[in-house]
Amino acid sequence: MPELPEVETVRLGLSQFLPGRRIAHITHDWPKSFPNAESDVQDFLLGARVTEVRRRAKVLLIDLDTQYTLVVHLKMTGQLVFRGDRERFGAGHPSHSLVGDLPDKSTRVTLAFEDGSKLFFNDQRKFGWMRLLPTPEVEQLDFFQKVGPEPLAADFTPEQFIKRLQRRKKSGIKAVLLDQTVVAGIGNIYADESLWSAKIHPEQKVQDIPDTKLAKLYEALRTVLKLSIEKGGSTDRNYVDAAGKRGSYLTFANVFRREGQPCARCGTTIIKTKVAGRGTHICTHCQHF
DNA sequence: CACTTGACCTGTCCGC
DNA sequence: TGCGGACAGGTCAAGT
Repeated sequence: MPELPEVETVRLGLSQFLPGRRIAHITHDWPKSFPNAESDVQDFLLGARVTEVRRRAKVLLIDLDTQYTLVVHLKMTGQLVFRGDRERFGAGHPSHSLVGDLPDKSTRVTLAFEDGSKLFFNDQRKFGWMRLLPTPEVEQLDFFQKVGPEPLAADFTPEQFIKRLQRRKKSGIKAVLLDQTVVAGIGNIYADESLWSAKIHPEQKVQDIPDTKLAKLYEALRTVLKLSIEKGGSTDRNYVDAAGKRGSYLTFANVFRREGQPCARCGTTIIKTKVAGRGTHICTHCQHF
């Protein structure tokens, strides 16, 4: 569920909280959530200071002054929540937080900083992970070698977008949008939202969609992603930002989780079906072949 | 090559 | 109220 806007929102929060803090201690209780050698933890994590927090696709990169990076993928239910110490942030947790006292039963990793503040990696379904790697090796990861361009990059053009979509011209458009090697960061929510906006049926083959419509999809996708970042992302089930706050994009969603409701454009009832193995929301009147 | 299915997990919800 | 099963949907691996 964390897609590009959610991960970007977490990044923005962490980039306010973390840089400059020195890691003093770490606890973790689920091996797959923290697949690192103990010697690397000792040598390159403990005592390290956070320098920067970056994002690529749906992956967070927490850079350390040891030239190592904590690579984090939230997958479906991951959360990274920062909590300050009592002096700095008051007793308990902020009242706007969706999550309660931490750690809780979904906490997989706890990073404690020298000043008493903490970063909690919560992950109910245990699909996510937090991996320590030498910073130069991050871009060598198979995933980063294959992942497509950032859709919000200033130099990402409609022509590039269309050209990359055409690499899978015989596939249904939604499956192609979800393919991280075509364009980075799109997941189920923003695939459905942008296709509705561009009036394209999710099962339509790329080769059958005119360029003018694909150009509309490019605009729709960028607009939707930017709006969602503005709104702090989408909280469907348990996504929260680095302060534990939910995102409000779904208030503005046109089809996602709106089955049974009227389409904002034509009034036709939104339906939910399955496309490319995923729950898919469409207006059958606006989005046809 | 491209598509589908299964695996990884847990919590929630629905029908009986 | 209890219980089995479907479902949530990011990514990789295996199968067709």
